[in-house]
Amino acid sequence: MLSQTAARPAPAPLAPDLPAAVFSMRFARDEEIYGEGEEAEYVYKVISGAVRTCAFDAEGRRQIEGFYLPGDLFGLECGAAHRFAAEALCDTEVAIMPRAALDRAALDDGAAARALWSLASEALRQTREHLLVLGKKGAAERVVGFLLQMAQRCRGGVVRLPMSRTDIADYLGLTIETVSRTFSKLERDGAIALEGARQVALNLGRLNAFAA
Amino acid sequence: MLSQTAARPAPAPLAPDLPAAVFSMRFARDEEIYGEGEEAEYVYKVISGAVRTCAFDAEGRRQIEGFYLPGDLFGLECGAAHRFAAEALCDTEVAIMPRAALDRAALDDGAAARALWSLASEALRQTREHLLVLGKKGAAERVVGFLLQMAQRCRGGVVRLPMSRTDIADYLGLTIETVSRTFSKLERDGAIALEGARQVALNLGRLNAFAA
DNA sequence: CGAGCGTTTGAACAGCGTCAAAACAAGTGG
DNA sequence: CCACTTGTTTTGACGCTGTTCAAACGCTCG
Repeated sequence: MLSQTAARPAPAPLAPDLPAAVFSMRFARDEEIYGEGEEAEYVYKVISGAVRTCAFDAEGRRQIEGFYLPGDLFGLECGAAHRFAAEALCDTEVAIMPRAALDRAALDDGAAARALWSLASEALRQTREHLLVLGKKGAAERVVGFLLQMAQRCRGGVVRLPMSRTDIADYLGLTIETVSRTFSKLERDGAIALEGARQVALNLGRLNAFAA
Repeated sequence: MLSQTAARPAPAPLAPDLPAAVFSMRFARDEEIYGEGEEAEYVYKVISGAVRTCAFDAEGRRQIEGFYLPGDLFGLECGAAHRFAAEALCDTEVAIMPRAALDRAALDDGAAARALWSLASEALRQTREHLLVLGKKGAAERVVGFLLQMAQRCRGGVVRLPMSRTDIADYLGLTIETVSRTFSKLERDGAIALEGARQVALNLGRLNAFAA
């Protein structure tokens, strides 16, 4: 998926101890960065914008694996292929590095290999948090779990949501109607304040009461 | 949690390119191997028996993160503490290696560092599979997803389940009643044959029709 | 201003959770 | 060998929550 957009050099490294990214690219809203099952040729880091990774099951239902915000790394696989597709949530710029360069670095640089371990562990930690949220039975608990995750990453009481209700629903295993209703209910209960559909002010104290 | 059971030397390495395990231990059914939040002092490998890792939320509901069968590694964290507790599903023997030995190996051996990356990536892959199962809306889809996972790991049409219905329910975010009913329904539909509560013969062809 | 998409809200329905009890399995002691 | 106990699994009836189908509302961008 390295097509329409012009590639520019990107000096910054993806992470400490890892080689510098080779170039950067821009993607338009909803544009595919790489596809499900595609060869894992590159590793990516969000410079600006936001990204979702997702997979489709037999019935065509979509599961979103994660959201990636500026500074976040994604697309780092150990296997040969991407298990999830990656798509831009909005106009997005990403730094890109060939996977081969990482493999090479891991081979002759212990620090790089440890950095890759650390990155994989961090991804694991995040996925496990997601798992805990999906394990919850109530819709409110899941939505609150999602909001708290976002708040933690944005470090702020006011959270901008770059994703649609549909994206949130597919992240939480709910329907958009349930997500929307739950937002409304949380607002009625004073746990959040909606400042438009894509921005939420959190009342952390009261929110934790719903965290179940 | 290195208490009652006698420790014996364990020569086999936890994984290729990694130092050999230092000793082994036995745990009785439901015995805790390490606790949630406990310092991640050791890494473990199942020799015989089976293990579950789990966490409890504010309301005391339990989420099972994974099941580990003979040959599986668990408890490998990058951070300082275990995010999930580990408990023996039945009488279980595990090989144990101090985490410090791994850190040391990773520092002065590139192959070891890469092995750790590979292990973390494999854990990530498994957790993501679990995520996909939890994202499913129907109970049948989740139970079938679980059974297919187990079948893959046991490589056989007949699967022995070392875990209780409660464990399965907490793994899938369902109740034991729903799990039990779903088993019964799958059997009525000819997708599985229950040979006692803890052993199932799978009809893979028909099972995939429920995989949704 | 109007068109189109995303979001919110409403009403009816289905599926899962809850509560309760029965069936079953495994172990204990007579 | 049987009676009894304990723990797990299965089954039933009912209520609640989330899904589905449908319509109204509100942005955003031509």
